[in-house]
Amino acid sequence: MFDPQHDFVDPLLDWHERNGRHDLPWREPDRTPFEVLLAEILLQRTTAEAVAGAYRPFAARYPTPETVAAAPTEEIEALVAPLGLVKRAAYLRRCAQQILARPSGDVPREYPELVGLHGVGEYTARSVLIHVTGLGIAAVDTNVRRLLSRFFDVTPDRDRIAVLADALAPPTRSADFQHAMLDFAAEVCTAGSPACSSCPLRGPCASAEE
DNA sequence: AAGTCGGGGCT
DNA sequence: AGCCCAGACTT
Repeated sequence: MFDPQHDFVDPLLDWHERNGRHDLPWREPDRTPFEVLLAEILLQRTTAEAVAGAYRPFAARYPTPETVAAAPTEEIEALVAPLGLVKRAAYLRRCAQQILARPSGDVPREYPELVGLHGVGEYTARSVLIHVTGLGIAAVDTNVRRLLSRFFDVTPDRDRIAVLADALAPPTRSADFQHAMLDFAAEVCTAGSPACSSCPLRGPCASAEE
């Protein structure tokens, strides 16, 4: 009998412990909520590998919303430019200003306030909650959508995948699970030619092959 | 609902 | 040449 927990979540977490990208700088445990948010915005439609090479200087120059709001937009643009989607520089600046306008002056800890920030959509808001508050939910990006729709052999409908992902997310290990899905999708269950022959998972997708 | 942003890597 | 990438905003 197929069991999502036993056949998907557990082996995926196990794979991640040994093969995950544990060296990504924004995954370091002592990152501030703003540093987490900064990373999430830089990662939008941008490979983790590309962001890995630009994140440390970025976080060093802009460690707080105050430093971003005080910087000229052109200066931020110059740092974002190598990653593409330069509009994110303006998004980031407006986002920092919004954060400073809050009573706390800090990154919101609730979903409605997070999605209200410029440049922060559903995925980014959820990811911030996962990493900052440890909330037991999932964030669906192109990787997660591809992985789950394939493994469970269901249509890649956004809302449906989101419900499935939330149901799978371990309440106390949502960050590990999120990283596991992202890393596994990027390295094994890839978009182009997935490494099914060396895949450690066995699920509905296996019987769906050929 | 469709269009736009985007450089870099991979096929 | 074309596809893809921790999406979100604008029209």
